[in-house]
Amino acid sequence: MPPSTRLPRAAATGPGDASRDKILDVAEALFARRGFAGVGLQEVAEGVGLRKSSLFHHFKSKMQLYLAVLQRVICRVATQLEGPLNLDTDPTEKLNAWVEALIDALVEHPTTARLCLRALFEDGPEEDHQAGADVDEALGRLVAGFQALLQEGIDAGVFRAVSLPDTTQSVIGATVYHFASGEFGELLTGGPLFSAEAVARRKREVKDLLHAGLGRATPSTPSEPGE
Amino acid sequence: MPPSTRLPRAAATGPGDASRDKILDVAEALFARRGFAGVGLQEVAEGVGLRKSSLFHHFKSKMQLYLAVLQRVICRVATQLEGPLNLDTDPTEKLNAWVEALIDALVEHPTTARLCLRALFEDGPEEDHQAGADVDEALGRLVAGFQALLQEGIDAGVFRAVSLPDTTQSVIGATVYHFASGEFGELLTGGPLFSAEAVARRKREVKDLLHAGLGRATPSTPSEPGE
DNA sequence: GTCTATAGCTAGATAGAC
DNA sequence: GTCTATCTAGCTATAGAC
Repeated sequence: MPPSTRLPRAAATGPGDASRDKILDVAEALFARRGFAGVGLQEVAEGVGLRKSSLFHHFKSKMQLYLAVLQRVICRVATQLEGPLNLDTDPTEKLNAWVEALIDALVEHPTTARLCLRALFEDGPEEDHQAGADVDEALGRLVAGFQALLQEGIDAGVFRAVSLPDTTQSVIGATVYHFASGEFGELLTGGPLFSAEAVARRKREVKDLLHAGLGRATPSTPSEPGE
Repeated sequence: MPPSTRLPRAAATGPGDASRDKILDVAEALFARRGFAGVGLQEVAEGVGLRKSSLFHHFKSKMQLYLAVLQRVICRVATQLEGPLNLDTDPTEKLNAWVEALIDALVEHPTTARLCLRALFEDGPEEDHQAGADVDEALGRLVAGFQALLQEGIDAGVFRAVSLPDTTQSVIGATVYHFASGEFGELLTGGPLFSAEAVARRKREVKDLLHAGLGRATPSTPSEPGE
């Protein structure tokens, strides 16, 4: 098959289409703020400095634009999280590095967290099976990488034999949700979410949570026999 | 002032308007699934068995319908979480009871978690300052209750001196996010999110996480001096 | 590759009969 | 309190000139 037929042109890496990239930038910001249904192609076009109809020369439909945005975001994160997985250190250090890389990724592009959470909530029309599958696959690799890291620690006897899915959910909640919480989160913490101090605090919080929760000393919920 | 002027008729408790309640039920389900912008009043009307225009006899606008849905949900949860706050036991037991009550509330109406998270993400037009403020206030009381509970435990020397906002965020992530994660969460855990076993597992997970993370034995992130 | 123009539809909201 | 009918405005998407 001809080169770059499967993936639209995601990993092409080249300078690519300048308009295309700008459309993706604008659309990413808007979709993160208001979701798929809440964004009109008119605002996207205005943000880019084009007319509405010109967008259809770069993306066949609004849905394809949305999926392209999602794909770019997920690939960006997945790439940034590959490094820590290949480290040659003990599981604890590796987990630390992975969590920091994840938070760094969420902070570098503040739209990421919201976009990802929103994507989870759209039980999609998913009419585009090609790009939708690509997104799902990249997401799957991301989760698999983290769980392999956990399993490694468990096998090495460094972590408790926690539930992989449950721990994954807790970590997503503590990271992705946090940086997606917007005004509410800022009201709660009494300051910006993405400032250097706030980010450092969150990193420590998550790492503390994980180290306490994964430590070999079993947490032993004080029972509560029957309920 | 005449009775029930401030709150539209939320706490009226009476049989109220049957149509109104049915509209709220249908709208709640739809808004949870697709968000404010993703729902048309036509589908709401169809779900209720009315015509679109009849909805405007019960709610002045789509926005007011949405806010009424939110208000009902938040009040429902806030009410269910009052009990544990007034328990006369030690902080640990109280925290256990609170977490269980929260999860019970999220499970009893499976739309709750998604609705609440979605509400956080809409950085709202908020044109309706009356009902919007009511929602914010109920939410504030809820958070304040939880944080008072935490503070109580810290003052009693049972919990570490954790950051109240950070811990709040982690708990929301571990509970509300989890039960809002839908298909993704089910794919991850390999089963339903709301089954009795799945719920029991999540309760244990969150309680373990909290007891380990709040325990007096300082978790002591293995340093990582400068970064 | 961007434009103007427009098709075809649905959205939220209103008017007024019953 | 529900209906039919209708308004205006917005939407996604297409056609075709330049």
